[in-house]
Amino acid sequence: MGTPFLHVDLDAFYASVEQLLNPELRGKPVLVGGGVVLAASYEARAFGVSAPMGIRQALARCPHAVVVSGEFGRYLEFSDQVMTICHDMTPRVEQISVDEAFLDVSGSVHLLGSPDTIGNLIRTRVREEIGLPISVGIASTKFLSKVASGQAKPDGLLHVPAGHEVEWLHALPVSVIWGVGPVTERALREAGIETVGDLANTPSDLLERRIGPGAGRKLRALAWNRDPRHVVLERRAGSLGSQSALGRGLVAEDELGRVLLAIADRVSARLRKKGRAGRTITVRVRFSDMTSATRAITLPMAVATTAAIHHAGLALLAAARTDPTEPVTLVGVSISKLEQAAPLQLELPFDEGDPTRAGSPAGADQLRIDEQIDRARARFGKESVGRASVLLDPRRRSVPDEFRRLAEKD
DNA sequence: TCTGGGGTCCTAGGACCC
DNA sequence: TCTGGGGTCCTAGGACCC
Repeated sequence: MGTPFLHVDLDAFYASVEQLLNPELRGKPVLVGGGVVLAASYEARAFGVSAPMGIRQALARCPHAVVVSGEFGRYLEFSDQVMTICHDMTPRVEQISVDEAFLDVSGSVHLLGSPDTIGNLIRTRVREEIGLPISVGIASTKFLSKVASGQAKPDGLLHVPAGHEVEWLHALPVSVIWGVGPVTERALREAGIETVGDLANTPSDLLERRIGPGAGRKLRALAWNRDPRHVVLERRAGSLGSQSALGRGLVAEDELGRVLLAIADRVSARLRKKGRAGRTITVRVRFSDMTSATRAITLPMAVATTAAIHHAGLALLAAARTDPTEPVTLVGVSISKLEQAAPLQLELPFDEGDPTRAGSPAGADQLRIDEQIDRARARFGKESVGRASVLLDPRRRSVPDEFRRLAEKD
């Protein structure tokens, strides 16, 4: 097998952009975020700071860090510029977040040179034309290229030589594997499994007893570098949601209802913008002790209006709160089983009194109201039209709305 | 004054059908 | 009276990723 996969990953992306835009920040520990650290520069990481850490804890570890709230619109611009450079190398680019992408360069080597040449070209161009550090991993599978870019950081390139993949991988800790988080890592350590090599050589029955048959088989395959995945050029989102943290928490039903309405409004606007509608509505609530509960309902027909999502959400919210005196510290709404929304579909699923039930013309009215609001917001700005009761207290928002736009990016 | 906001995937049990 | 096996859909929870 050759080495067609590159994984490119911008280093400490938001913090690096801040240092690029503001030379005074270069060489200094920089934290981007508000209540929590969204990104920490490598100078800050040297003090044990990492995302997502509470900003107070981060400042306790690194008191001289500079905290900036972030210019999220700019991050998207830089991200697009980097992706444009990637597309100059091959059309086969799979962007997986604002700051990283997989490239399949198997069709480009005859034009541009070896994968190493292409990787170095990307690094040089991103450095010289944009001014940002980026790391590149090169390997025979997607999985391994991502591990390699992680090992190359910061600001490096690492090519895992063909034929030596397994040997190289087996020396690394299990935590490098995509899918091994804190819980799995602890479970593995308790079984004496610390390196990928340990994992690869653990009998499958023992492994599957520890972490379950599905995860066991998956990790075993990756530990032997068996990763069948290809670069996926376009993928459709399977769900779409929004959530809001509520500080120390809310108890009053009417206050929670207003928060829910604001979230339903945001979700439905994004759905309509994408021309999609969904059948399953899920509400998640989190309590002060960080436990959470979810309740879901699947409707007979896809919906996309604020009223429908809000209506179903209220019932789900009530069902999720088994103890109504327990403060709710987060409310989230997600919609899944998404379908392409023919205009007619959006209008059908409503019923007077119950906008989630199929039937009557009330839904068409709701849709027209939503679309007028969409148009007014497009023309006069997001804050121009609110449902008066829904606006969240800005003091309670721990992350700027701009960050939502960044996270929403497809 | 602990812990954001956007997602994906997996598991497990129950309902229901053939 | 007791009772199969496979498939699909739904719900709830949880781990994980950026």
